Amino acid sequence: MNYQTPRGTYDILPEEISKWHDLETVIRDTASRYRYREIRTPYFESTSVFARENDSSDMVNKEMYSFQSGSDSYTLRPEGTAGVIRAFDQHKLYGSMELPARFYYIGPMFRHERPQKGRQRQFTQFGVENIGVKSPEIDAETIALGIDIVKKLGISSVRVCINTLGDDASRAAYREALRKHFEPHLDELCGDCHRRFEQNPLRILDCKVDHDSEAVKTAPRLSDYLNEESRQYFKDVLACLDALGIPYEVDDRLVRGLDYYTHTVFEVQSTRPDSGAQATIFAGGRYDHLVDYFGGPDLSGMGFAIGMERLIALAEEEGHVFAPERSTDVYVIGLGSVGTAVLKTAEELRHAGYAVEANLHPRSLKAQFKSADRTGAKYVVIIGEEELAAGTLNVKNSAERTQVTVKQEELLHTIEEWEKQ
RNA sequence: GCGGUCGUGGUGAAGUUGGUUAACACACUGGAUUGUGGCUCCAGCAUUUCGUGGGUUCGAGUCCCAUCGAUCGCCCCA
Repeated sequence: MNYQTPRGTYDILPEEISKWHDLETVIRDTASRYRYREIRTPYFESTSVFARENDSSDMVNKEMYSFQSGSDSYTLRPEGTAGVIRAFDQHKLYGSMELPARFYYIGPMFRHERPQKGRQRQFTQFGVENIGVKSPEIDAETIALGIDIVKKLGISSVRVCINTLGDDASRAAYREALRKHFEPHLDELCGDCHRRFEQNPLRILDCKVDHDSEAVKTAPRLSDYLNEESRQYFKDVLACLDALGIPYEVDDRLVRGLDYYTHTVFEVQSTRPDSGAQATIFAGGRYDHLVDYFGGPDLSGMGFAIGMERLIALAEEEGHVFAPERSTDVYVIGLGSVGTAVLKTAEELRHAGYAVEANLHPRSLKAQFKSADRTGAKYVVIIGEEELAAGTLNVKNSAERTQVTVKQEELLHTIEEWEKQ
């Protein structure tokens, strides 16, 4: 029997975990400076939390890990926003939190897709959601937060694509226009687009299969159906980005994968040629009706999600060096019959704050020193039978290769002195 | 979900038109050197074994089929 991780999943081994710790620190620090607070929601929810009516996205329609438990259907979360909004409403946080309520999350998401570089079935997202205030300034600030993190990781080859979907009235008018336009061309479109035609005709526009078809090319433009209010809102968002010095490209084909978006939508992509087919680093937008959908008041929200695996891969491709994990300060060696002296000495040093490894089984001196080498310990404490009897021990500075014999009670002091140099 | 490429020890890998003992290097373990490591030298280290399961053959790591996984492109998306 051959045991291995399921397709599209992977282990993060100790060798690589320091990257994740470092990245999480950068993320938490940045989120905190924007005054976002962490929220942790379950990894699975009732299927109905994700499978909302009229959602045409592949993610919801064919990529969810759902399972039955008794008569209930649950789904491993494919994205973070729905759970956050559900929690916001469930705990009536609109009554107790200052608005906009700002949340962030870090954790695994699950989608049943064909794995590829930058696309796995269990992957990690960092996301933010702010709820309760709708303004161009907030939209711009949200994008700025994501850009901040990307910049801190030394990722410079990025493109910000942005668009507006307008408000309900604009979208309703546009949707009608699209239906009218595509109806006579239905047989020219792909199967997915037939579903989109029913559920959300806007998504036909960014369909890759039908991208070059005449029907798509001649489709009416959303910008022609935006009412004055939506148009002005978008202009203001762009002005805010200009003020923050964030370059962007307006892409009126950008409609995003989830159907709950309204007004601002954006996508930040890597422009590196080696980033593969999965170039999107983070993406999100504004949603006017999600809070209300889950039973809360009529509040608008805005957020985005970053794919952390992609972030790490890109940072490394651009030469970013993540902070290494803590190394060993002291290695304790025992020679001959020294009883529990090694064990006890190591504990004392740890309680004093040092990272200590100790040789806890009998082996040759050479093997012990080799082991000490491999850990990269700055100091080696050698406890020998004779010294132990005399109440002393040896301390060696690995780099200097100098060794002194000190009284047991002076060990800490000696190492502290060396540390100061 | 569709198409292409790939899969040999702990690691990087060699392996000729199928032919007998699966190179080489690194790492690791032991010894030279049983109380002082990083250099050097010596030895060991895949053995019903070449992702897994079948098949062809006198003979398969090499050929065929299936399957699992990785990877690239499509689709989708973070």
